[in-house]
Amino acid sequence: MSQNLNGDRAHSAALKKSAKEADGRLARGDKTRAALLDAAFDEIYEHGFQSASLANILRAADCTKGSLYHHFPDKHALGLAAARANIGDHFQRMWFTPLATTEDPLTDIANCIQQYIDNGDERLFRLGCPLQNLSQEMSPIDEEFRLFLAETFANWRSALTSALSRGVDNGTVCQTANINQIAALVIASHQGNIGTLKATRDFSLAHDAMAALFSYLNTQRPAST
Amino acid sequence: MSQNLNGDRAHSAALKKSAKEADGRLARGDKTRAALLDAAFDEIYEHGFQSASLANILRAADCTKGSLYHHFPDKHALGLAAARANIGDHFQRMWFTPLATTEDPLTDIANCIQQYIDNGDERLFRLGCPLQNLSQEMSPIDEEFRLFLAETFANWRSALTSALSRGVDNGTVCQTANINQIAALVIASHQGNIGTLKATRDFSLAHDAMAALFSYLNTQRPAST
DNA sequence: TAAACTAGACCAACCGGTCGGTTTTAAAGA
DNA sequence: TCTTTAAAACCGACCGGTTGGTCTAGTTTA
Repeated sequence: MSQNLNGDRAHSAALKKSAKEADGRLARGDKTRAALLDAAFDEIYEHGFQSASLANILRAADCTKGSLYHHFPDKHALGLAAARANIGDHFQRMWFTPLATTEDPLTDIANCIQQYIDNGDERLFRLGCPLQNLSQEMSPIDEEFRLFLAETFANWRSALTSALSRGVDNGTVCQTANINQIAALVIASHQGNIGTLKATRDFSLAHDAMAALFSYLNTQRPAST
Repeated sequence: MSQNLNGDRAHSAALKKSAKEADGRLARGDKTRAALLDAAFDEIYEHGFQSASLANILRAADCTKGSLYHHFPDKHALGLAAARANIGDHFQRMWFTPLATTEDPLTDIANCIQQYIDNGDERLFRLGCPLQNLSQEMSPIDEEFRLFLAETFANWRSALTSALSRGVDNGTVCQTANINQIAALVIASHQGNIGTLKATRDFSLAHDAMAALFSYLNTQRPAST
C-alpha cells in the first residue's frame, strides 16, 4: 500500500508533474484528477455520499471508470479527497481569512454570518452547508470522515476564539466575556440556522435567529462609559 | 386511489378493527403495520431514507415484502408514515407538553434543552435529531417530506412563542423582548448544537453553546427592580 | 521502453417493486 | 353452533435496473 493522506493512488507522481508545470497549466493526469474531485464534490453535495452515483460523477467529469480507479482506490477515498479539497477552501474564504486579522471580532463575526444569509447562492439555501450535510450523514458510519469533519469544526472554533481573544485584548470585547461560549453559540446557531432554512424556506425565521444572535453578541461588548 | 393522508392502503379497515379491540391489543394487521413503522423509523434513523434498505426493515419487523406492499404503496409512503408517527410523538413529549402550561417559559425552555444534552440517549449523540437528519437529506429532493418537516418546525416555533407570550403577560419575560427572535435562536442553536455534537463528540463545546444560550435567555428577563 | 494514464466491457450484489397464490379472519346464513 | 364466503392479510419467488468495483487491453508521455 503506497497511499498517502489524501487517499489517492497516483499523487506522488502527480505532484512531481505539477511541480514541473510552472506555467499553471495542469498535466493531463492532474486535470482528470481535478475534474473528478470537482464532479465528486458536486454530486455528493447534491445527493449525499452514499447516494452519490459514480456513473454521474464520471459523466460530469467526462472520464471513465478506469481513470477514476487509477486515481483513487475506491469511492470512499474519492469522497474524502473531494470533501477535503472543497470544504477547506470554503472555510478559509468565508471565516479564516476575514477573522485572521480583524480588530473588531464581534462585528466581523456578525458580518460573516450576514454574508451567508444575505449573499448566499441558490445551492446554499437548497442544499445547506456541505460540512453539516456530511456531518449528519457520515459521522455515525465512517470514522475517517468524522475525524476530518471534527477537525474542521475545531479549526473553525479556534479561528473564532483567537479573533475574540484579540478583541478582548484591544478592548472591543468585554473583559469578562467567555470567548469559548461565544464561539460555541456562533457555530451552533449558524449551523442550525442554515439547516433549518433548508426545510422551512422561511427567511424571516433565519433573520430572527440572526438578529437574536447579534443582540447576544452586542451584550459581549464593553460597557460604554 | 383510496389512499388517506397517512399514505397507506389498508388503514380504513385497520381503523375499523382497532376500534373494536377496546382491550388495547392490536389486531393482526395493525400489529404488522406498527412493527413496520417502528422498523422503518429505526432503519431510516440509522442510515437515512435513501440508504434505508427494505430488506433490513422487513427483517427487523419480521415481515415479508407482500405484507409491506399491502400496507404501504411504496418506500416513500412508508418512510413518511414512520416519520410522522415518531417525530410527532417526540416533539409532543419533549417540547409541546412541557411548554403548554409553563408559567416561566425562559426557565422551562432552558430545561428542555438541558434535558437533551444531559439525559440524551446514545442514539441522540451518535445519530442526532431525526427531524434534522430528514431535513438535511430529504428537503431538497422531496416536497412531501419537506412540507411535513417545515410544519413540524412551525409547530415547534409556535409552541415556543406562545409560551414566551404567556411569560410576557405574567411578567417572567421582559415586556420589550422580541419573542420571535428568542424562539428562532432557541431552535437554531439547539439544532446546530445536536448536529455539531455528532461529528465533534465534544461535550464541552455543546455545554458552552448551551451556557451562552442560557445567558442570552436570562437577558430577556425583566430587570429586577 | 517503462510508467502513467485512459478506455469500457464485465461482474456479483443489492435495490425497490410486482404478482400470483395461500392463509387468516370475521361476518353472514342456515 | 356450524358452515360458507369474501375480503383482508400475508407470503416469497421473481423482475429489470443500478450499484461499486475489477480486469484486460490500448494509448500517451517522458
